[in-house]
Amino acid sequence: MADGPTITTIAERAGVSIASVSRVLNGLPTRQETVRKVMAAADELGYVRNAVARSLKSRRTHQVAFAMADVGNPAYLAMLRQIQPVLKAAGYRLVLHSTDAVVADEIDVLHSLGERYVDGLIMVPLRVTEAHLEMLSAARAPVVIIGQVPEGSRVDNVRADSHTGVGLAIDHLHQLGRRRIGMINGPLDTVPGAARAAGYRQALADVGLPYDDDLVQIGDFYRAEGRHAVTELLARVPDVDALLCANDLIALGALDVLRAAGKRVPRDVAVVGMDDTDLAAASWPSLTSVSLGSAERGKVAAELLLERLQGGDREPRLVTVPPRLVVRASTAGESDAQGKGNLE
Amino acid sequence: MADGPTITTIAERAGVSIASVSRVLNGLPTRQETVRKVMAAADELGYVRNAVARSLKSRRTHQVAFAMADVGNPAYLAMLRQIQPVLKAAGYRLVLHSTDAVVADEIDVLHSLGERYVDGLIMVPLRVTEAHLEMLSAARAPVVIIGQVPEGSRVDNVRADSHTGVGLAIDHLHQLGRRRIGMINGPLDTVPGAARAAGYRQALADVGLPYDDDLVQIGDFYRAEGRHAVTELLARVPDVDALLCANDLIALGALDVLRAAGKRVPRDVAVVGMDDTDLAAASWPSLTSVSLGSAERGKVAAELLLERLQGGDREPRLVTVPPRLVVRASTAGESDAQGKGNLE
DNA sequence: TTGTAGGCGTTATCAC
DNA sequence: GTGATAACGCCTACAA
Repeated sequence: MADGPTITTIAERAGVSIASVSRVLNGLPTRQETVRKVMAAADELGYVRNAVARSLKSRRTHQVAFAMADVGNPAYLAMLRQIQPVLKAAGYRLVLHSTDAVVADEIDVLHSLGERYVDGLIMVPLRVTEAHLEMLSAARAPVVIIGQVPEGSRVDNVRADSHTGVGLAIDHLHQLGRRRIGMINGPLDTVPGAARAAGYRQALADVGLPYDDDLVQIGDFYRAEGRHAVTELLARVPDVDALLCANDLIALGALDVLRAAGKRVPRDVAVVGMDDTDLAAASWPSLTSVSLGSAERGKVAAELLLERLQGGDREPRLVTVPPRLVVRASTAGESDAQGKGNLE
Repeated sequence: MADGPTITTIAERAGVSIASVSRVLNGLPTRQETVRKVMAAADELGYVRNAVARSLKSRRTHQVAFAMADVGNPAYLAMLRQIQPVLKAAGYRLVLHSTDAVVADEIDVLHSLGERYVDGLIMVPLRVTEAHLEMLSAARAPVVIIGQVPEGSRVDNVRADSHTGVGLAIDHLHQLGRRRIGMINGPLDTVPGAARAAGYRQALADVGLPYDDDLVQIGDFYRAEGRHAVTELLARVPDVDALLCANDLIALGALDVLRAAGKRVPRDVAVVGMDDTDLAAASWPSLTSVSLGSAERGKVAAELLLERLQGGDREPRLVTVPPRLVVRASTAGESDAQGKGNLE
C-alpha cells in the first residue's frame, strides 16, 4: 500500500511541469505530444486524483448529506431510495446521518455543515426547534427540510399532507358503506398524530358522519401498541365496521386482533393503514394504505437541492406532496389481485 | 451565506499567530491568556474547522464507504443498520454507494478508493470477478468484503453460511415429522442459489431422507416467481408437507398459493423462508425463517474495518457468521405468540 | 503551449 | 509559549 502518485510524480516521470499535468488531466488545450507523455505516465503509475486536495481548492466536495432519525425506518428508506439515484446521476456522493431521534444530534449535523465536507444537506427533523431555525439561518450550505417548517423560514421545504390523506381513507370507507369508522392514532403531541386526528374529525364532517369519542383510541406507532389499542376499542364498540390506523404497523396489530376475535377482514371490519410501507403488501390480507409520498418527497427534496447546488439563489420553495390511497384486500377483498384467497 | 472564518481570521482578531490558534483549537499546551483570546474570537466569529483542509493535511477523512447493490434491499439494510452505529461511535461518517447490481459500478467504487475521500470501505459484491481481485490487491485503503472471496485473497472477509442454514431448516421440519420436504430455490448460477441447493441435498442425507428431483423447483428470488414455482411443484407433488424457500419473498409467494389452494399452514404444509427479513414477522401466518445473520455480518464487518483503521497491519481475517433458525407460526402454528389465530 | 509561483485552510516543525 | 514557515495535492493566473 505504497503512497499514491501525485501530479508531481507524474510530472517528473513525464518530464513536464505539474501545471501541464493538471491541464492534461482536466482536458485543457495542450500539445499532443505532452498529452501523450502525461497520459502514459499517469497510466503506468495508476494515478487517481486526490479528491480532498481537489475539494480544498474548488470548494466543492460533490458530497451531499441526508440526515434522518433512523436508518431502519421504512419511511426514511423510501426517501433514501429516491434520493440516492438522483444525487448519483448528478455526480454526488451520499453521506448518511442517523440521528437516533436525538435532537442534539440533529443540531450537530447542522453545525457540521460548517466543516464543509458536504455541499448540501437534506434533513428530516423530528420537530423543528428554535435551535434548528437558528442554525438553519446561519447554515453555510444549502439545506432542504422534509417536514414542517414555520412560515417565512428561508429554507426549501417539502411536506406531506396527512390531513388530506386521512380524508382519502375516510371517503373510501364511507363509499364502501362503512358508517362506524374507528381511528387508532399515535400520540397527539407528535406532528403526525395531531395532523391525523384533525384530519379524521374534518373528514367525518365532510362525509356527514358524527364524531364519536368512543371510536377513537390513542396508542403509539407500533404493532404491539396497535394490538392493545384495537382491543380496547373493540371492547367498547363491538360493532365498529372500519378502522383507520395512523400507520401500517398499527394496522398490522389491528389485523392480529381482529383475526383473533373472529372478525373477518374486510367483510366485518375494513382496515386502512398509513405510509404504504412494504409491509402493507406483505400482510394477509394485504393492507389498503394511505401513501404519504415518502418516496416522492425524497425525490423532490433531492431535486430541489440539486437546483440550488447548480443554479444560483432563488426564493425558498415550499412543495407539498399529495397523498394517495392504495387500495388492497383489507378494504376491497374481492377485487384484490390475489382475489381467490379469503380468511375463512 | 458569507465566507466562513478561517484560523487566519481568528488569528487577526485575537492578535496572535495562526500557529497559536491551531494549538488552542487542538488543545495543545498554551498560555491561559492566549487560550482565552482565541476562544473568544472563535466564538464571536462562529468558527468551524474546515474538514477538507484538515483531511488534506492529516490524510484521514473520517469517512467510510459502504457499497452494495441496492439500498432498498432488506438484507443490505439490516447490515446498514448495524454498520452505521459502530462507525458513528468511532467518529466516522458513512458514505453510501448503491451499485444497482452493475459490476462496472462496483469496480468504480473500488477505483475511487484512490481518490482518498474515505479511509476505508465495506463492500458487498454481487460476485467477485477477476477485475475485483485485481483492484482489491491494489486498493489504497483497507477493504472488508461481505461475501465470498477466493482463498488466499488478502482482504478481510465476512461470510454467511447458508449451507448450514438450510440444514437447520430441514432438521426442524424433519423433527416436526415432515417427510416430503420441497425446496423452492432461486437460479443455481448465483452464489446463494448454488449454496442452498447443495445444503438441501446434504441436509436431506443427514436426516436420512431420499433426494427427489420432483420436490425441487427453481424460480427466482421474488414473490411472483415464488408463486409460480410453488404452483408447479404443487401440481407435481400434491402431498408435499413442507416447503423450504430460498428467501422470504419466495416464501410469501408460497403462502399466497397454498392459501388459494386451500392448504392450511402449517398443518398441511409447513413453510420456511430465508433471510429473516421484516416481512417474515409481518406476514400471516408469521413466517419461520432462517436468519443468515445479515445484521451480524454488518456489525462484524464494521468492527474489522475499524480495527484496521485504528490498529496497524495484521493478517487478513475470515469470519463466518453462523445461521440461526427463527421459528414462527408457519411451521409451529400452535405455539406462536399470536396463537389464538388460525387460517380456517 | 508551457513553466513558475501563489493559494485553498490546516497541521507541525522549527527557531526564538 | 509563540511566531514564522513549510508542507498536504491540486488548480490557475501570469509570465515566458
